[in-house]
Amino acid sequence: MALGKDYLGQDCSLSRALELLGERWTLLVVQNALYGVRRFSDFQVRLDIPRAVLSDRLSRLTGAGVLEKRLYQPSPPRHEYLLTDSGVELWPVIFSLGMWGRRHIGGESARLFRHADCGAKLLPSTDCSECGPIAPGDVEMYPGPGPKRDDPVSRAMNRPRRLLEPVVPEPS
Amino acid sequence: MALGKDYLGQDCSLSRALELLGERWTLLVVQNALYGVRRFSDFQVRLDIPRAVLSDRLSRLTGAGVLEKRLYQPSPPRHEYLLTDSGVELWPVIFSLGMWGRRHIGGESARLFRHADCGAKLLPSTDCSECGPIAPGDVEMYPGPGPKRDDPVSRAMNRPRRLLEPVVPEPS
DNA sequence: CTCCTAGGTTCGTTCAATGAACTCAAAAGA
DNA sequence: TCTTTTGAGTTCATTGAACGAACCTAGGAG
Repeated sequence: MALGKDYLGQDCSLSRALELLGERWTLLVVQNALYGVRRFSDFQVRLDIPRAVLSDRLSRLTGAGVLEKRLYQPSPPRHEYLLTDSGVELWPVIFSLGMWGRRHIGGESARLFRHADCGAKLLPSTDCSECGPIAPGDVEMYPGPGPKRDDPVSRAMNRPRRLLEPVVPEPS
Repeated sequence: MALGKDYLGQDCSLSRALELLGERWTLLVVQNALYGVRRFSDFQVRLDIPRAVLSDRLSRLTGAGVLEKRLYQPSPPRHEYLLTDSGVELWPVIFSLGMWGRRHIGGESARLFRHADCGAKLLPSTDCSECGPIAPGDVEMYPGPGPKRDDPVSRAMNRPRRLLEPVVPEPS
């Protein structure tokens, strides 16, 4: 399948996540699920999405364990799609992308978010497990155990380095 | 443009962000830019992406102010693509999606991340500006000033409510 | 007996992704 | 001087996914 949804040859978990979530409509389906939408026809009404595409996305997400399809009424048989724990963990993705759109593309938001306990506003962030929130410039990348691409650019990237530090490939 | 990259009729900033970032390859281009890749041919080598698509993605990202195209050498004229501040702010998106892929899709990571100052590991999170990191279940959504869709499901969603709370549309 | 609803599937049309080939300008090599 | 290489693209025919309108099915409801 040369054309389409796979990113064969990519060596990062982002590309693997995008093979599932990077298709058109998929993240909006997950977003609506986080917002409480559960039924086929409710997704369809909210999203104005072709039924065939919605059907495909729901079954792919179900197959990947992001959603769970459950019978909520035996007769007539009716189903709902619930987020699994793995699906709920997509919240930081949905939230950070939405916040970025609000800050950098503009338009007014139809929905805002706050901490239910105290009412204060929310921010997407990357936290150090010891020090709390940190900036991208304080992130260091280093090689993990996984397979790596073997080209000059990737080799130059496989030394421990700060985020944003320019890659300087050695001429082969 | 009925087919393609627009999500016309969607009312959230996520859909606006996805019109730019949701196309195939776009987030992987941003990822590589965060990792330090700057030149057309270096992106091409890393990504195995058709040149025409890479050209399109780079100019769309440049047009949207995520990247900046800069001459770094006058003769022969050579350009590089640098992330703007707005582009750097996509780091939480890239990181949270990558972490999700690592946790839930699996495979070994080619690259890992740590806090440069202390070496501890990083976590994607949603922080309350007052209380620190919070769980999705503690997020409350409430209507903002932006335009809203007018269908039974969207109307039911426009009351203040917790994330994940089931939407129960009133029969029209 | 007919209509309606939830939850899909089928199918012809359209448009974006693909990859191979081509372009162009400057520099380096022979 | 002629040829090749390199960076950075553009052009073009092919393919497969998204679109949307129509169709299907099973179980109530009127």
